Amino acid sequence: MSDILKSKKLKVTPARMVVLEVFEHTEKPVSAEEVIKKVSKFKVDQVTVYRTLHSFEEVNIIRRVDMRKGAVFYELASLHHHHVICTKCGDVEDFDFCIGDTVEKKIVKHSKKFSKINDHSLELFSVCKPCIKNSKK
Amino acid sequence: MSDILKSKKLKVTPARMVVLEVFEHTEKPVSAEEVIKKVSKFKVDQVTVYRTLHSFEEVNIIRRVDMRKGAVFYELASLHHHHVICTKCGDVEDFDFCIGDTVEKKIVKHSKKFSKINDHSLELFSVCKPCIKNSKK
DNA sequence: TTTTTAATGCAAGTTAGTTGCATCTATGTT
DNA sequence: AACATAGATGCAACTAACTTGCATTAAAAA
Repeated sequence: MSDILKSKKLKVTPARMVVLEVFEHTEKPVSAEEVIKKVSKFKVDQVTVYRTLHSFEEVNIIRRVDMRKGAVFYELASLHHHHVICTKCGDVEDFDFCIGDTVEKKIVKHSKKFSKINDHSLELFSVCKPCIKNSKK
Repeated sequence: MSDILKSKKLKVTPARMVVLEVFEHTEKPVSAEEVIKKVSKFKVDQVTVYRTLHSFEEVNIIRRVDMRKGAVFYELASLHHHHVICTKCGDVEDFDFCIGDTVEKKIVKHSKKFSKINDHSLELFSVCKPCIKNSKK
């Protein structure tokens, strides 16, 4: 459990462990606010949460997901999938294929400025069936 | 020029026209802050810019681009391409193919919650060659 | 066990974006 | 063309999300 932190040369601290746990027990991408709420019972300050999220992002434990909300959302970087996001209610559906490899090869071949790709994000946006129903009422 | 606004049933106002112009004369995705700066000589208030960006987004004149910065960036929705973004300096390279159609078909076929896709965003992240050089010094 | 290096908490500050409200203007109607 | 009206704008105040500085504490290296 703490191995991932050690392998990234991050000190293993209680705060980091509980933040990690949040990600390992959540399906959907989570915002800083949600993490703060969930770890508050362990007396972890919100500033620490923000800093933890930054360092996790930096070493590629988590990645950002643009949910088109005010805040930044994150998920485990080890998940190789993409999302369809409902722009009305924010509901998320994962789908289990990743276009990464194909696209990255194609890019690198043609790019002048970049010789490799580190990460990517693909989000699809729509309105889910329940929300369409509601708006028709 | 104002046709796009009319076709979206938005009133044609000076503020909206100059914001539109900003997008039509810019290569890279722009933040609200940049738009505010560029239209300030026309005495357009920043609140108006934020509201204009929202309504343009809503009617699909522009789309968000997640640059992994603090702020939201936008580009014309009519552009069908994707970006590679340097996470050090923020430099952007476009590439002129769009995975949209293929992926959307695949998704819609398998999805339980969504019956169509409205929009998507694909960004690739890396560090550009100049930044790699600099960091080695 | 000591020393070093990095993480944490608290308070205060900043940035990006939002809301309420009075006024004004673009556009449809007579 | 004049009028009505829905919607757009500007200003000031406000909020949300995140950041910084600094003194204290804890993890890991020596």
